[in-house]
Amino acid sequence: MPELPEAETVARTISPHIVDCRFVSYELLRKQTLNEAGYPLSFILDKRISKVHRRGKLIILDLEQNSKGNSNSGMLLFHLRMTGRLFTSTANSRQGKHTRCIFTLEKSDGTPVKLFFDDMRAFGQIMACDQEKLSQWPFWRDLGPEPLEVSLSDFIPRLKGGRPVKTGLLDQKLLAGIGNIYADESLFHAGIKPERSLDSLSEEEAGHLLAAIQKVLKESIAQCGSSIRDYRDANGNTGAFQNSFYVYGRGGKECRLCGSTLIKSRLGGRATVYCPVCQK
DNA sequence: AGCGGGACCTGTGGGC
DNA sequence: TGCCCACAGGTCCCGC
Repeated sequence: MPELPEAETVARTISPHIVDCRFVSYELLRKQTLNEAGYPLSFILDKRISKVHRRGKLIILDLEQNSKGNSNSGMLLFHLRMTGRLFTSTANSRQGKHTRCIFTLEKSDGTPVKLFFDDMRAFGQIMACDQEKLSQWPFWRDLGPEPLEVSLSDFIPRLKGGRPVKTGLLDQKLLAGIGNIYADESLFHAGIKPERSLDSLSEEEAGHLLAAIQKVLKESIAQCGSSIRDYRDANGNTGAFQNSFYVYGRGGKECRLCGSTLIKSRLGGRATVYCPVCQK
Protein backbone atom coordinates (compact mmCIF):
# COMPACT_ATOMS: atom_id res chain seq x y z
CA MET A 1 0.00 0.00 0.00
CA PRO A 2 1.22 3.01 1.45
CA GLU A 3 2.48 5.39 -1.12
CA LEU A 4 1.93 9.13 -0.97
CA PRO A 5 -1.89 9.23 -1.24
CA GLU A 6 -2.30 6.56 1.43
CA ALA A 7 0.15 8.26 3.81
CA GLU A 8 -1.73 11.51 3.22
CA THR A 9 -5.07 9.83 3.94
CA VAL A 10 -3.81 8.18 7.12
CA ALA A 11 -2.33 11.48 8.32
CA ARG A 12 -5.64 13.27 7.68
CA THR A 13 -7.79 10.60 9.31
CA ILE A 14 -5.62 10.03 12.37
CA SER A 15 -5.13 13.74 13.04
CA PRO A 16 -8.51 14.54 14.67
CA HIS A 17 -8.08 11.60 17.04
CA ILE A 18 -4.65 12.51 18.39
CA VAL A 19 -3.85 16.20 17.92
CA ASP A 20 -3.49 17.89 21.31
CA CYS A 21 -3.01 14.53 23.01
CA ARG A 22 -0.02 13.92 25.25
CA PHE A 23 2.08 10.72 25.25
CA VAL A 24 1.70 8.97 28.61
CA SER A 25 3.31 5.59 27.91
CA TYR A 26 4.16 3.14 25.18
CA GLU A 27 4.64 -0.56 24.66
CA LEU A 28 7.08 -1.54 21.93
CA LEU A 29 6.16 -5.13 21.09
CA ARG A 30 8.84 -5.64 18.43
CA LYS A 31 12.06 -3.80 19.06
CA GLN A 32 13.20 -3.87 15.40
CA THR A 33 10.18 -1.75 14.52
CA LEU A 34 11.91 1.22 16.13
CA ASN A 35 14.40 2.84 13.74
CA GLU A 36 17.78 2.98 15.44
CA ALA A 37 18.67 6.19 13.63
CA GLY A 38 16.34 7.95 16.09
CA TYR A 39 16.04 8.20 19.87
CA PRO A 40 14.63 5.62 22.29
CA LEU A 41 10.86 5.95 22.49
CA SER A 42 11.09 7.45 25.97
CA PHE A 43 11.94 10.63 24.06
CA ILE A 44 8.27 11.23 23.28
CA LEU A 45 6.91 10.83 26.82
CA ASP A 46 4.96 13.80 28.16
CA LYS A 47 5.17 15.56 24.80
CA ARG A 48 2.01 16.80 23.12
CA ILE A 49 1.07 16.19 19.47
CA SER A 50 0.69 19.60 17.86
CA LYS A 51 0.25 18.58 14.23
CA VAL A 52 0.05 15.54 11.95
CA HIS A 53 1.38 15.76 8.43
CA ARG A 54 3.26 13.86 5.75
CA ARG A 55 6.47 14.00 3.73
CA GLY A 56 6.79 11.47 0.91
CA LYS A 57 5.47 8.23 2.37
CA LEU A 58 6.34 9.24 5.94
CA ILE A 59 3.64 10.19 8.44
CA ILE A 60 4.91 12.79 10.90
CA LEU A 61 3.61 13.71 14.33
CA ASP A 62 5.01 17.07 15.44
CA LEU A 63 5.60 17.15 19.19
CA GLU A 64 5.81 19.95 21.71
CA GLN A 65 6.97 19.89 25.29
CA ASN A 66 3.83 19.82 27.40
CA SER A 67 4.95 22.68 29.55
CA LYS A 68 4.63 25.97 27.71
CA GLY A 69 7.39 27.20 25.41
CA ASN A 70 9.72 24.81 23.65
CA SER A 71 7.69 24.55 20.48
CA ASN A 72 8.57 21.89 17.94
CA SER A 73 10.62 19.88 20.39
CA GLY A 74 10.47 16.66 18.46
CA MET A 75 8.74 14.36 16.04
CA LEU A 76 7.45 10.83 15.82
CA LEU A 77 7.69 9.37 12.33
CA PHE A 78 5.90 6.34 10.88
CA HIS A 79 6.79 4.56 7.65
CA LEU A 80 4.07 2.03 6.83
CA ARG A 81 6.11 0.25 4.12
CA MET A 82 3.93 -2.53 2.73
CA THR A 83 1.35 -3.37 5.36
CA GLY A 84 1.62 -0.86 8.21
CA ARG A 85 -1.53 0.53 9.80
CA LEU A 86 -2.06 3.35 12.25
CA PHE A 87 -5.31 3.66 14.19
CA THR A 88 -6.75 4.56 17.57
CA SER A 89 -8.88 2.66 20.04
CA THR A 90 -11.73 4.97 19.13
CA ALA A 91 -11.74 3.35 15.69
CA ASN A 92 -13.28 0.23 17.15
CA SER A 93 -10.02 -1.64 17.33
CA ARG A 94 -7.61 -3.24 19.74
CA GLN A 95 -4.33 -5.09 19.99
CA GLY A 96 -3.99 -7.92 17.49
CA LYS A 97 -1.52 -10.51 16.27
CA HIS A 98 0.42 -7.97 14.22
CA THR A 99 0.46 -5.06 16.63
CA ARG A 100 4.04 -3.77 16.83
CA CYS A 101 3.63 -0.81 19.16
CA ILE A 102 0.92 0.65 21.37
CA PHE A 103 0.96 4.24 22.58
CA THR A 104 -1.18 5.46 25.43
CA LEU A 105 -2.18 9.09 25.00
CA GLU A 106 -4.25 11.48 27.05
CA LYS A 107 -6.50 14.22 25.74
CA SER A 108 -6.29 17.63 27.37
CA ASP A 109 -9.37 16.72 29.44
CA GLY A 110 -7.69 13.55 30.66
CA THR A 111 -9.54 11.08 28.42
CA PRO A 112 -7.25 8.17 27.49
CA VAL A 113 -6.63 7.29 23.83
CA LYS A 114 -4.71 4.27 22.53
CA LEU A 115 -2.72 4.61 19.33
CA PHE A 116 -1.84 1.33 17.59
CA PHE A 117 0.83 0.62 15.01
CA ASP A 118 0.09 -2.72 13.33
CA ASP A 119 2.15 -4.27 10.57
CA MET A 120 1.69 -7.80 9.30
CA ARG A 121 4.93 -7.99 7.38
CA ALA A 122 6.87 -6.05 9.99
CA PHE A 123 8.76 -3.90 7.47
CA GLY A 124 7.27 -0.69 8.80
CA GLN A 125 9.21 1.55 11.12
CA ILE A 126 8.78 4.12 13.84
CA MET A 127 11.34 6.80 14.56
CA ALA A 128 11.52 9.34 17.37
CA CYS A 129 13.69 12.33 16.61
CA ASP A 130 14.21 16.06 16.62
CA GLN A 131 15.27 18.30 13.73
CA GLU A 132 18.94 17.64 14.28
CA LYS A 133 18.55 13.86 14.36
CA LEU A 134 16.23 14.01 11.36
CA SER A 135 18.65 15.99 9.23
CA GLN A 136 21.31 13.36 9.90
CA TRP A 137 19.09 10.51 8.72
CA PRO A 138 20.22 9.63 5.17
CA PHE A 139 16.76 8.63 3.94
CA TRP A 140 15.34 11.99 4.99
CA ARG A 141 18.33 14.03 3.93
CA ASP A 142 18.25 12.56 0.41
CA LEU A 143 14.47 12.66 -0.03
CA GLY A 144 13.48 14.32 -3.29
CA PRO A 145 10.88 17.08 -3.64
CA GLU A 146 7.17 16.60 -3.09
CA PRO A 147 5.58 15.63 -6.42
CA LEU A 148 2.58 17.89 -5.79
CA GLU A 149 4.82 20.88 -5.10
CA VAL A 150 7.75 20.53 -7.47
CA SER A 151 7.81 22.88 -10.44
CA LEU A 152 8.45 21.70 -13.98
CA SER A 153 11.71 23.63 -14.07
CA ASP A 154 12.86 21.82 -10.94
CA PHE A 155 11.57 18.49 -12.20
CA ILE A 156 13.20 18.40 -15.65
CA PRO A 157 16.84 18.55 -14.48
CA ARG A 158 16.18 15.58 -12.18
CA LEU A 159 15.50 13.32 -15.17
CA LYS A 160 19.15 12.47 -15.70
CA GLY A 161 20.81 9.18 -16.51
CA GLY A 162 20.18 6.12 -18.58
CA ARG A 163 18.04 4.16 -16.16
CA PRO A 164 14.42 3.42 -16.97
CA VAL A 165 11.98 6.21 -16.18
CA LYS A 166 9.95 3.87 -13.99
CA THR A 167 13.02 3.03 -11.90
CA GLY A 168 13.60 6.75 -11.53
CA LEU A 169 10.05 7.37 -10.34
CA LEU A 170 10.46 4.69 -7.66
CA ASP A 171 13.65 6.37 -6.45
CA GLN A 172 12.66 8.47 -3.44
CA LYS A 173 15.65 10.72 -4.11
CA LEU A 174 14.16 11.81 -7.43
CA LEU A 175 10.65 12.45 -6.11
CA ALA A 176 9.29 11.59 -2.67
CA GLY A 177 6.27 9.36 -2.31
CA ILE A 178 5.76 7.46 -5.56
CA GLY A 179 5.60 3.65 -5.41
CA ASN A 180 4.78 0.86 -7.81
CA ILE A 181 1.10 1.67 -8.26
CA TYR A 182 1.43 5.38 -9.00
CA ALA A 183 4.56 4.94 -11.11
CA ASP A 184 2.71 2.62 -13.49
CA GLU A 185 -0.47 4.69 -13.49
CA SER A 186 1.39 7.97 -14.06
CA LEU A 187 3.39 6.56 -16.95
CA PHE A 188 0.21 5.30 -18.58
CA HIS A 189 -1.49 8.68 -18.33
CA ALA A 190 1.64 10.38 -19.64
CA GLY A 191 1.80 7.96 -22.60
CA ILE A 192 5.37 6.95 -21.80
CA LYS A 193 6.73 3.39 -21.80
CA PRO A 194 8.23 2.43 -18.40
CA GLU A 195 11.53 1.21 -19.88
CA ARG A 196 12.30 4.47 -21.66
CA SER A 197 15.47 5.98 -20.24
CA LEU A 198 15.18 9.14 -18.17
CA ASP A 199 17.41 11.13 -20.48
CA SER A 200 15.44 10.08 -23.56
CA LEU A 201 12.45 12.15 -22.43
CA SER A 202 11.81 15.43 -24.24
CA GLU A 203 10.86 18.49 -22.23
CA GLU A 204 7.35 18.09 -23.55
CA GLU A 205 7.20 14.50 -22.32
CA ALA A 206 8.61 15.56 -18.96
CA GLY A 207 5.76 18.05 -18.74
CA HIS A 208 3.21 15.37 -19.56
CA LEU A 209 4.79 13.09 -16.98
CA LEU A 210 4.70 15.61 -14.14
CA ALA A 211 1.12 16.56 -15.03
CA ALA A 212 0.14 12.88 -15.04
CA ILE A 213 1.83 12.24 -11.68
CA GLN A 214 0.04 15.18 -10.11
CA LYS A 215 -3.31 14.24 -11.62
CA VAL A 216 -3.07 10.62 -10.45
CA LEU A 217 -1.90 11.52 -6.93
CA LYS A 218 -4.56 14.19 -6.48
CA GLU A 219 -7.35 11.94 -7.70
CA SER A 220 -6.17 9.15 -5.45
CA ILE A 221 -6.04 11.45 -2.43
CA ALA A 222 -9.57 12.60 -3.26
CA GLN A 223 -10.62 8.95 -3.17
CA CYS A 224 -8.72 8.25 0.06
CA GLY A 225 -6.02 6.15 -1.62
CA SER A 226 -5.94 2.65 -3.07
CA SER A 227 -6.77 -0.51 -1.13
CA ILE A 228 -5.30 -3.59 -2.81
CA ARG A 229 -5.70 -5.82 0.19
CA ASP A 230 -4.29 -4.54 3.46
CA TYR A 231 -4.48 -0.78 3.35
CA ARG A 232 -7.01 1.00 5.56
CA ASP A 233 -7.18 4.58 6.76
CA ALA A 234 -7.06 5.44 10.46
CA ASN A 235 -10.78 4.73 10.79
CA GLY A 236 -10.52 1.30 9.19
CA ASN A 237 -11.99 2.38 5.87
CA THR A 238 -10.69 1.31 2.46
CA GLY A 239 -9.73 3.73 -0.27
CA ALA A 240 -11.45 3.71 -3.65
CA PHE A 241 -8.77 4.64 -6.16
CA GLN A 242 -8.12 0.97 -7.02
CA ASN A 243 -11.32 1.24 -9.06
CA SER A 244 -9.64 3.88 -11.20
CA PHE A 245 -6.56 1.87 -12.17
CA TYR A 246 -5.78 1.76 -15.88
CA VAL A 247 -2.78 -0.56 -15.73
CA TYR A 248 -1.70 -1.57 -12.20
CA GLY A 249 -2.73 -5.18 -11.61
CA ARG A 250 -4.33 -5.39 -15.08
CA GLY A 251 -1.65 -7.25 -17.03
CA GLY A 252 -3.20 -9.36 -19.81
CA LYS A 253 -6.44 -7.40 -19.71
CA GLU A 254 -7.68 -4.90 -22.27
CA CYS A 255 -6.47 -1.33 -22.22
CA ARG A 256 -9.36 0.83 -21.08
CA LEU A 257 -8.52 3.38 -23.79
CA CYS A 258 -7.57 1.40 -26.90
CA GLY A 259 -8.50 -2.21 -26.15
CA SER A 260 -4.99 -3.59 -26.70
CA THR A 261 -3.76 -6.32 -24.39
CA LEU A 262 -1.78 -4.76 -21.53
CA ILE A 263 1.73 -6.13 -21.14
CA LYS A 264 3.03 -7.33 -17.79
CA SER A 265 6.78 -7.41 -17.35
CA ARG A 266 9.39 -6.95 -14.67
CA LEU A 267 11.48 -3.83 -14.41
CA GLY A 268 13.98 -3.30 -11.65
CA GLY A 269 12.56 -6.37 -9.96
CA ARG A 270 9.07 -4.86 -9.81
CA ALA A 271 5.92 -5.97 -11.58
CA THR A 272 5.24 -3.46 -14.34
CA VAL A 273 2.18 -3.12 -16.57
CA TYR A 274 1.78 -0.88 -19.59
CA CYS A 275 -0.12 -0.49 -22.84
CA PRO A 276 2.03 -1.24 -25.90
CA VAL A 277 -0.07 1.13 -28.01
CA CYS A 278 -0.93 4.07 -25.73
CA GLN A 279 2.58 4.32 -24.29
CA LYS A 280 5.48 5.29 -26.55
C1' DA B 1 26.57 4.35 -11.90
C1' DG B 2 23.33 1.17 -12.03
C1' DC B 3 21.60 -3.46 -12.27
C1' DG B 4 20.12 -7.91 -10.41
C1' DG B 5 19.48 -10.60 -6.55
C1' DG B 6 18.74 -11.35 -1.84
C1' DA B 7 17.18 -9.97 2.70
C1' DC B 8 13.71 -8.40 5.81
C1' DC B 9 8.41 -10.67 7.10
C1' DT B 10 3.66 -12.82 6.76
C1' DG B 11 -0.20 -14.05 4.20
C1' DT B 12 -2.88 -15.24 0.11
C1' DG B 13 -4.10 -17.20 -4.19
C1' DG B 14 -3.40 -20.27 -8.00
C1' DG B 15 -2.09 -24.68 -9.83
C1' DC B 16 -1.87 -29.36 -9.28
C1' DT C 1 -8.70 -30.65 0.97
C1' DG C 2 -3.95 -29.74 1.03
C1' DC C 3 0.70 -28.70 -0.42
C1' DC C 4 4.03 -25.82 -2.78
C1' DC C 5 5.34 -21.99 -5.21
C1' DA C 6 4.97 -17.27 -6.70
C1' DC C 7 3.97 -12.98 -5.47
C1' DA C 8 2.62 -8.66 -2.74
C1' DG C 9 2.08 -1.53 -1.81
C1' DG C 10 9.14 -0.65 0.21
C1' DT C 11 13.84 -0.06 1.11
C1' DC C 12 18.63 -1.48 1.95
C1' DC C 13 22.83 -3.97 0.99
C1' DC C 14 25.95 -6.69 -1.60
C1' DG C 15 28.58 -8.00 -5.62
C1' DC C 16 29.38 -7.40 -10.41
